[in-house]
Amino acid sequence: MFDRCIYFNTLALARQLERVWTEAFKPFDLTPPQGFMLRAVLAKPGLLQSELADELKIARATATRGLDGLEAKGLIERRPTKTDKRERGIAPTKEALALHDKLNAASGAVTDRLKGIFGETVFLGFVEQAKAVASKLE
Amino acid sequence: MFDRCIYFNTLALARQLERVWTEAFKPFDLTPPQGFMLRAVLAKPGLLQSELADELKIARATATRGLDGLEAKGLIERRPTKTDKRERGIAPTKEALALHDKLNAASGAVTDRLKGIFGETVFLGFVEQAKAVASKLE
DNA sequence: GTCATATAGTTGTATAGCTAATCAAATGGA
DNA sequence: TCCATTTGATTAGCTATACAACTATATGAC
Repeated sequence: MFDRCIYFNTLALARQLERVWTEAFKPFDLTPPQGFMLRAVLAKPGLLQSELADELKIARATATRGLDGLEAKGLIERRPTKTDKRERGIAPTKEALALHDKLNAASGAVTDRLKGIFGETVFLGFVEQAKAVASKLE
Repeated sequence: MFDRCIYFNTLALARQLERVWTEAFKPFDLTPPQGFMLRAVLAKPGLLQSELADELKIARATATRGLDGLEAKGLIERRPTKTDKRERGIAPTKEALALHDKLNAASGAVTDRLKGIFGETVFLGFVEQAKAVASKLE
């Protein structure tokens, strides 16, 4: 019905893809947003919460909630910075560091699988277009 | 950071597009999911809830919640069908019918604006690709 | 005709996202 | 120095989404 609607179709696709990632992160007991947040923390330890929110393209308040969840699972720590008492840098715990390689491997496997399903050219082209379209909306 | 991730970029784009539609539906006091659900009801009055869920590509439980909201606003009615006492057909109220043209006009205006921003060729190509990719995941 | 199974819809419970409001700390102008 | 403004993070309150469990009804095998 909304066959020509970019919002409807983009959102529906995102929900389908979320299901794939839900499976992939299930062994780690992480939802996709949690998994991506943790991957970001592992890739760039020490980021401020606001910087993390920017990386993940979510609102700061959403980052607060997500980090609460990861903190409750013992996967991240908030550390006050030395220069500004309002800021908190985010560091992975050693439990999180122990997951790093497996999490990367599982993520790579999903991407490879999706590339296989869609074809690598289509996959890469689509991602580029999504970014190009998004950048025109800013 | 997740520059090559189809899920991350698709979801981020969907959230950006949602902001555009949020503005467009604000005059009707509808969120984007509510607006799209109402448009579906107006376009195909009498659909069963399960059929509506399929059209919108959401779970049945989500359709229940969304319809609760539209019903509370006096925009739709659930009507028992004659043949099966479990089923409910969804009909727009006359308040909703009164919005039909304006809602369509506002929706068309958003799509035209986005086509202008992205370029019509890119817009249509992207939507087609999103559908093609989604169909390979089913 | 009866009972097991399937189906339509709802409810319970959880996560994720947003905006607006708030709190606390930093900054800067006078 | 002091107060107004800005900024990082949190909290409050809301919507949307999903899955699983449930209720009520329908269907079909016998």
